[in-house]
Amino acid sequence: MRWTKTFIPTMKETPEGAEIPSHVLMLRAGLINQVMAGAYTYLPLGLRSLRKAERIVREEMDAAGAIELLMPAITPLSLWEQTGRVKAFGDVLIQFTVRRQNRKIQMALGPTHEEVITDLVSRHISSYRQMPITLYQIQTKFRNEERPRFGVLRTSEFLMKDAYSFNTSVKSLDESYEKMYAAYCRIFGRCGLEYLPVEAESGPIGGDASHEFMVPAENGEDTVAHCQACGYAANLERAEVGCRDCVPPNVPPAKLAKVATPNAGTIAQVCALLKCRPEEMIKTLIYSADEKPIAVLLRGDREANEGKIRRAIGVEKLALAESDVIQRVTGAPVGFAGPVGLKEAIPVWADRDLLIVRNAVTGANERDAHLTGVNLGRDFDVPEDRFRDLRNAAEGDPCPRCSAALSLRHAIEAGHVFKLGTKYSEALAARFLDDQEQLHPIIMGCYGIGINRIIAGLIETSHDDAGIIWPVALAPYEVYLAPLKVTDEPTMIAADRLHDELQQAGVEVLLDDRDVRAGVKFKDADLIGIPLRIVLGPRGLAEGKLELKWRWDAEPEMLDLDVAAEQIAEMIREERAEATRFKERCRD
RNA sequence: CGGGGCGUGGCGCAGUCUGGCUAGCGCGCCUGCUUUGGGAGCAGGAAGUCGGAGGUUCAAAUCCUCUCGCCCCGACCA
Repeated sequence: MRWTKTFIPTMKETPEGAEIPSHVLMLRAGLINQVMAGAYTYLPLGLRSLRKAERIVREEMDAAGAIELLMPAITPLSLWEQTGRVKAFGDVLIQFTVRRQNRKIQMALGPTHEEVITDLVSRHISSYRQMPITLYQIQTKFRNEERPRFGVLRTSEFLMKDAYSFNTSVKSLDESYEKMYAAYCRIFGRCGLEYLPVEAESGPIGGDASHEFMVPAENGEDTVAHCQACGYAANLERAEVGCRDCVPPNVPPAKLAKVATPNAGTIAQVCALLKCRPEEMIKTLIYSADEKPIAVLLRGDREANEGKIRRAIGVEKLALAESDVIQRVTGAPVGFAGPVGLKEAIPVWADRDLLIVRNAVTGANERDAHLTGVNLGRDFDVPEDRFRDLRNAAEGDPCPRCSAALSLRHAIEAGHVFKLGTKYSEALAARFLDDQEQLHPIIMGCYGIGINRIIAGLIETSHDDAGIIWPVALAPYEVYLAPLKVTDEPTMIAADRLHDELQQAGVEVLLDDRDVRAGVKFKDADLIGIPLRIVLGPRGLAEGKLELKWRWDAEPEMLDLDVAAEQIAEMIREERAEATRFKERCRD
């Protein structure tokens, strides 16, 4: 391809509003153009990379035995009503009504396709002999995100590979899941991404029923806890906190006292007023658990983990209580709750950390007052079986597997594998007959990859000040070929010939035939980040040589022009297969 | 949904507080000449409903009201 024949609008300056590297570079390199918040046009260069990621995903899905199909993006709303997900998705589900003759038809744009595919399977699969089977598609999904952001990382419309497995037993589901898990490792590996499979919020099957594939990146929206020592990795939503010594500190108990804390309703305000530290406080959260109030005690510097609380007490719905409930339960406005002297006898749960807090500061269940010198066992009590791990893991917490220190890092969720169980098959009557003529709901798994996030994740983790650094596998073109003087006939003859030879050898080459100064070409080449740069300039041409430089190398090497096409093609083939040079780039 | 920031030729910005002549600057674009290995120089040129509506005023990019769009932070952590 010739630069002047395609459409690559690069930009020297960063458009206002773009902040994170992937967004800035995708805009500047002419990969995307914003149409509105959360919706982008993929320009020719961006589309080529997107298609490459898509192709890798498709190849690995096919290799894993998954079968491709394509479902519609528009779906009947009734399907979502049957599974209760109209309510579950809320405003995220894009719904609309269209008029057809004199009927009104309610539709929704698919944010994911469990309903559509389960409905399909319920009509055509009815015997154990037809399973296991994994079906997938690569298709645009629509989600009306509360807040689209970070360029292409969170958008209202995105390209997703979604696969669904249908199995007759949990054991068979496990096998399908393992195949997808392994395929995901190959996909992210081939894309040159550093990735981390982490345990995620699990579904109804429990155990290790869900993994997210995370790309560690500063600007990721998720946080993962990772143990370098044993490899344990989990989403913060899920990460367990290992047990540490629960030996209370050997300090004499202080006298219980009430102190005035006017208008100090937050941990920070109380600490400032009483000159204490957050870890000396006990935070008392009043939750509404399936409509009944409960109290949850945490050390002042800890964050509650609602998933853990929900599981510990075994409820479906959990939300912080409304202020009138708090007023009733504690007898005080929000901000002054404490475990001592609650007005109603409600269940009290506590994070394990509470066992080592002595002489704590807590709310007094009274407006503008706190208690000091509060001690477990003397001033309040929590039944032993209500001490649980109820908080988010923090940097340095013990690993639940090996007790080494956990580290926390941000990451981009690029893929998710999930054991669904029978939620959708039961709701949509997708049943099969086993060899004993017994009817069972089909056991399902689902497996998603955000294709756009592969691209954004790669750029987020592979760029420098000058621009993107693509691996060959995802690069819009594999070779960038720059004749420095396009008005010089011998130069252009050589450039055209090399271009044609490379193309014939199956190499994707971009010939920069613009009549611009060398500096402009070099800057743009670095910006769009094509892995291999070939320069045909007066320096080398006189000696029958050209210049070759990998995007991540500092210095070029010279190559004989007459054997160049063959050697370049060979290098590109090596990089496609192993990405060895790309993966070693970090050593520099 | 709460908070903050920003809307001025294609892109990046100044001008707004303190109203005043024909709305400027850099990049890009077009023409010509020179130049030619890391975003060239000179000369000439095209291109702007100052996000939109209403209002105040002799006079509005600038002041007031409403509204739309974009970006960032937070979303009940007592």
